[in-house]
Amino acid sequence: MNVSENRLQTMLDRLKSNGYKITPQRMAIIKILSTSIGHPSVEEIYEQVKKIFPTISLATVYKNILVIKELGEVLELAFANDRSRYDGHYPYPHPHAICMECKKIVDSQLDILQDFTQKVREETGFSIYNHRIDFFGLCPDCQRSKQ
Amino acid sequence: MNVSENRLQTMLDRLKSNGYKITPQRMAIIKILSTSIGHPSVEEIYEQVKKIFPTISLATVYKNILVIKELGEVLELAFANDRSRYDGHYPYPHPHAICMECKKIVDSQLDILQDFTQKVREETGFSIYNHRIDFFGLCPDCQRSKQ
DNA sequence: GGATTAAATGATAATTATTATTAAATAATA
DNA sequence: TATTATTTAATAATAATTATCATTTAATCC
Repeated sequence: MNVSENRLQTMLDRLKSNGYKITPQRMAIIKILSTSIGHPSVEEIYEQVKKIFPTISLATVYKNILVIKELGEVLELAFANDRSRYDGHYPYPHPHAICMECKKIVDSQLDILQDFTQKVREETGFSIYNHRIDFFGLCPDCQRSKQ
Repeated sequence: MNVSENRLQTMLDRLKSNGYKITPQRMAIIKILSTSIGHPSVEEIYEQVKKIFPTISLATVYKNILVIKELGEVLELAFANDRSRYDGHYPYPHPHAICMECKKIVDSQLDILQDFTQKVREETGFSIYNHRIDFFGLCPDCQRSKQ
């Protein structure tokens, strides 16, 4: 079982054990969430599911993602002037590189956060439960096309 | 001249040299922005300015903040389910500690970002121009009141 | 100081992403 | 297979922000 299949199974288990029904629409949505590494938006997920269920409603996609988010199985990345993007492949806080041109979002594997979090704790007196680290710039493709 | 006065003067200069007029409403808004360390929202700034100019419109506050943001003199912190908050006191990217309970936002002075940014550059191939680092948790006050 | 003019204000309409509502359909269970 | 609570689809509502536009005003020039 590869990583995505594992994620799908985890989502399924989590939904079932919390009393949620597995509808075909819901199944299609979590399949997309578990396999996508591109951080799709609700709209993009909606367009994909529509290929299989042409009558699906956008609200259905929104509600499913809300449920899955509440179960902690998808990470939401919200933005000022853009729609939210979702990571169901690795739904735990981690740094992202975000292209200001094409809106591509790429994961970073860097982890110097333990130290950093501890320092913020000491500096501010906050207890820290979560974080969000984004780097904004131009992806390699958009750097090239700007030359 | 203290830090806030300095910030006010910088904002004024920047506005004038870009051909913007200094209206009393605009002056009141940049005074608030330059002195606030609490990261006020548009609504909060609007309420404050209304004490001096009772007929000011919310749209005027929005438009002024947009102008000042475009000049790089205020930092916008946008959120998923909350209104944006603004930092005109130190409008350059820096880490924040954000209380999930009372929405207080506290600056962090930590700077291990040079290293980190360089590593993200190498890892992703992105050119990085900007970043956003938020830590979410409970401030000391809200920790106490939860006991 | 007063006339000129481009920009700003205030009031309100429009927009956009997201959430709420509700009647009809359906997955899970007995 | 019948029952029932959940889900779906369609659409209305919401909330933050932006756009529009007639009126007012700050800055500039004489």
